[in-house]
Amino acid sequence: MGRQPCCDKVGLKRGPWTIEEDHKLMNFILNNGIHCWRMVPKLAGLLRCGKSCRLRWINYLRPDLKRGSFTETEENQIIQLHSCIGNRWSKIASHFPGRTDNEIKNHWNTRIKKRLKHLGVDPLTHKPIEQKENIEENKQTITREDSSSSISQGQEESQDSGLEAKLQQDGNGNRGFPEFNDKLQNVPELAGFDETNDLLKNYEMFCGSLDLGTFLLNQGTNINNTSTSNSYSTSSFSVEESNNPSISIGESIQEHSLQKWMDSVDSMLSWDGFNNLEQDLFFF
DNA sequence: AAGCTAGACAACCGCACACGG
DNA sequence: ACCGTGTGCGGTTGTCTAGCT
Repeated sequence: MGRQPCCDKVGLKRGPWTIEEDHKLMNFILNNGIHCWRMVPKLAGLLRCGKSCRLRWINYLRPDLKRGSFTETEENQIIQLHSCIGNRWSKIASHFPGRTDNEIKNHWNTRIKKRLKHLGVDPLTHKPIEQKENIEENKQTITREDSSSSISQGQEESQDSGLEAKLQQDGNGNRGFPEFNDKLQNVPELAGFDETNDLLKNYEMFCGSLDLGTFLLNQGTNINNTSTSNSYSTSSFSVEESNNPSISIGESIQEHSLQKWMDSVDSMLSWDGFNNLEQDLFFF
């Protein structure tokens, strides 16, 4: 006997959201907050399942979303984090306020993967692709190293300590990924390829030299400003909080911004308009 | 102009986890 | 401890669009 479906899918709409549906969902959430996603579509008058509403809100309608393409710095940070914690997109996204896990995942799959492959780096292991072949020859090495790059749920703590280990200084006092450093110097075809070499060095700098602790510390300001958990679920934007009379910080600004945002709802289909709003919105 | 293709991104699906009863 | 429910997450699929032929 399988698990009950999250909703009765009969009669429910699927596929792309219409403007009208977006309006309904936004209006409902802004007026009522989020208590139970399953009830949201019913109460908001939407023929969608709760899950779909949640996803739409999180990935598209949230007012604190940062739209637009990723900067090179962001890309590098994603690469760095991915090399440390793998495909845990929500964790990675938590370091980028305003970005969603879906957005980062898509960007990784469509852009960054290619960029790394082009640079001769295996996006899975973050090692030079040649090294993969060496790994094939050394099964024991694989087992050890793959366990640090392929991450399953529930292994977070051990992975994080693995990350720490990776970031520990090696015997020569160099921080980072010694295997990567060695490989970088020993790839003859890269020697005469300055551009790629430079890019690889930049990558190595990120993967090898960056102190993640410092990095995270630098991110701390943003992290602390968004929410304690830095989760985007309902904490990074809580209507309940914004409606709470006890909250005074920036309240009028929030009110003003909310109204402004609602007024601009039509222009939101063009997300450029939304980007302009982000300057004014929700510095929780 | 029409058809095709690849890339980008939105949305869905199923599983796992958290939590309350 | 067990069960049911709600939610979060990651992988996958679907859809749209720009560029090319």
